[in-house]
Amino acid sequence: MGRPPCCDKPGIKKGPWTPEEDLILVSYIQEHGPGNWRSVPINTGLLRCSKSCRLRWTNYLRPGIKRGSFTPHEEGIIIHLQAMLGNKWAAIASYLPQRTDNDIKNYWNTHLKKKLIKLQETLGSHNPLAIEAAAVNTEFTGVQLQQQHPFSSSTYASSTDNISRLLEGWMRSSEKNSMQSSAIDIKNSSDGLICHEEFCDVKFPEMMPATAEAVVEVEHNRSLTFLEKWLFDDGTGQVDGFMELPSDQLI
DNA sequence: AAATCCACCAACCGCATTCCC
DNA sequence: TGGGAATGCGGTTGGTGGATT
Repeated sequence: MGRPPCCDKPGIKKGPWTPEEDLILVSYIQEHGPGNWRSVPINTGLLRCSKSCRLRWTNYLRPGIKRGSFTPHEEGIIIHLQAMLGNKWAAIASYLPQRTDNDIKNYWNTHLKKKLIKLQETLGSHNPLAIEAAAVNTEFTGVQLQQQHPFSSSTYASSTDNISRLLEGWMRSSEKNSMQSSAIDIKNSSDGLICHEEFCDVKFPEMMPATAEAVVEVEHNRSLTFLEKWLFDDGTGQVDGFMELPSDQLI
């Protein structure tokens, strides 16, 4: 507090990253691994503050990041988790490993929030659970449609994506280690689905109620694993991101 | 064809928390 | 143990490109 922000130092560059800068950053991280961000601009000569380097890495250059439009299933996950957790984007992002918190936040602000508001107006309900339930049901319809007419998933659009791909092989090997440590926060449920520790005390309605009355009705009939079942077992049997991880990495 | 509007998203800002000396 | 520095996170802004007039 009271000190000048690190990015305000003279000579620190701002604005969009160039492919050259990306390459420098990626090369450095490939060699030293992510972390110790303060040393990154020092050792690479990048005219960026450590914060900016970290952000660039976590949001764009990190391998495994999925770009492009969100699937209806992803939307459903976000809507549900947002209703539960609020604007805890980092927490929500932890359930969608291929998406960054920034991505999710942007998508929420530009798409989902408006969608829910519209839905709220349509339904005339002020019960957030009921709204969410209706939204989720809409997403389910979307999922079902997608199953019939699957559209191709997002395409890599920028040069940074190509750079990120350079690292994918490297990440796969290093992921094993990080996955082991992060496993502390993740619990494997009996049916093989991933369940975050913090949700183990959280209970959810057995069914998503579409009306306020229904919300009250199911209030007494909540199930611990509903979220996981709904999120991960919706017929596709797939969860974006999780399912692409080798099984030996899922604890 | 030009001007304006609008949606999207990359990046920045500031506060909170964690780390380290 | 306290204080400064580093890191993490959420809110916000501004540039850009496509759509509309």
